[in-house]
Amino acid sequence: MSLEHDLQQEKFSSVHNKAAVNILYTSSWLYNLNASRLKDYDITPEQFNVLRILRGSHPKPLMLADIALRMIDKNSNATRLVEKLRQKGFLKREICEENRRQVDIIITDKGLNVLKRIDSDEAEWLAKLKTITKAEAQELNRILDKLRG
Amino acid sequence: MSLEHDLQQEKFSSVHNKAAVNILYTSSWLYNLNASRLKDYDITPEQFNVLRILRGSHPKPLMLADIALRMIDKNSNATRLVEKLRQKGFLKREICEENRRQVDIIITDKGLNVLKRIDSDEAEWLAKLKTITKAEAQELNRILDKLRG
DNA sequence: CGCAAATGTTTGTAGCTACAACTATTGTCT
DNA sequence: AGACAATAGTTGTAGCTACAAACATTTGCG
Repeated sequence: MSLEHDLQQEKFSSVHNKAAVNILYTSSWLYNLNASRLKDYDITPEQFNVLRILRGSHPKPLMLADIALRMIDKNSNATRLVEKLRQKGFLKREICEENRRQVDIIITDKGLNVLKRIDSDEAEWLAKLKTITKAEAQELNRILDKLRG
Repeated sequence: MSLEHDLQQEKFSSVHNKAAVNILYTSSWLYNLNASRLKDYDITPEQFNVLRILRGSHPKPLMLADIALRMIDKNSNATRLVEKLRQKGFLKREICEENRRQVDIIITDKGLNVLKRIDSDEAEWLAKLKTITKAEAQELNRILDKLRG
C-alpha cells in the first residue's frame, strides 16, 4: 500500500524525504509484526536479537561490548537486556578470568531451545516478507547499504 | 557500508531476512541522525512529526485521532505528545463544540516558526540522504510499499 | 613502581512507551 | 425516553531507553 495512503499525506517535499519517512514507517511496521510473533515466546525483539547474536558465536562466549556492537539498535542497553535474559535462564554470565573487567556471556541450552522453537515458525514469518521477490530484496539491501554510505 | 560489516555478522539465513534486519538497522541509523539534528531545536523526532502533520492541515484543525492515524510510529501516545507540544506553545487545543468528545488541535505561529527554522537546515539534511540517486530513492519507495503489501 | 589514561561494564535518574482500564459524549435501537 | 454500543480521548502503571556519571580493572609510561 502506498505511503501516501497509509499516512494520509498527499505529497512529500522530495523523493529522498519520502524515502526516509518510508524507511522509518516500514521499520515500525516490521518491528510490530516481529514483536507480535515473539510475544508467544515471552521475548521482545531486542532480546531475540541478542539471543541470535549469541547463537552465532556459540559455543564461544561474547563479551558485552561484542553484543552491543552487533545489535540492530545500538541504543538499547546491553547490560540490562542481558540481565533480563539471564533471569529467564536463556544465557549465563561469567567474569572472564584473563581480563576481569569483562564478562563472558554464553547462551544456555534453554536459550538455544527457545530459538529452535521460534525457528519452527520461520516459514510463516518469511511468508510475510515474500510480497517482494528475491531480486527486489537484493536491490533493497543494496540501496539501503548505499544510503548509509 | 555493508550490513554484514556493520553488524559483524557473516551470513543471513535468507535475503528476505537480511532485508528485514537491514530496514530495522537503517531505520535506527536514520532515526538517530534525525534526532541529533532536531536536538538543537529541543524537539524529538516524534514531536517534529506531529508538528509537520499539523502544518499539513493548517489552518484546518485536526483531532487527536487524525494525528494518530498519520503518525509514523502508531505506538507513540498522541495525547501526551500533543500535551508536550502545547506546553512548549507550539500548538493549541480546543474542545470541539459540534462534538464535545473531540479536541481540535491547531499549530500556533510559534510552532510554524520552529518548523521554518528547521526547514532552513533542510538542504544539509537532504545532503545526508543523497548518497543514493533519485532513481534509487524511487525504487526504494516502490519496494518498501510493495513489502507492506 | 606509581599514577594517569584506557577499557569494560554498571547504575541513577528522568523521561518515554505499551497496554489496558477508565471517563465522557454521542449514536442507535426498540 | 432508556439502555447499550460506539466513538474520542485520558490516565495509571510497569517496564524500557537515553544520557551521563560512576566503578573496577588493566595498560602504558615517566
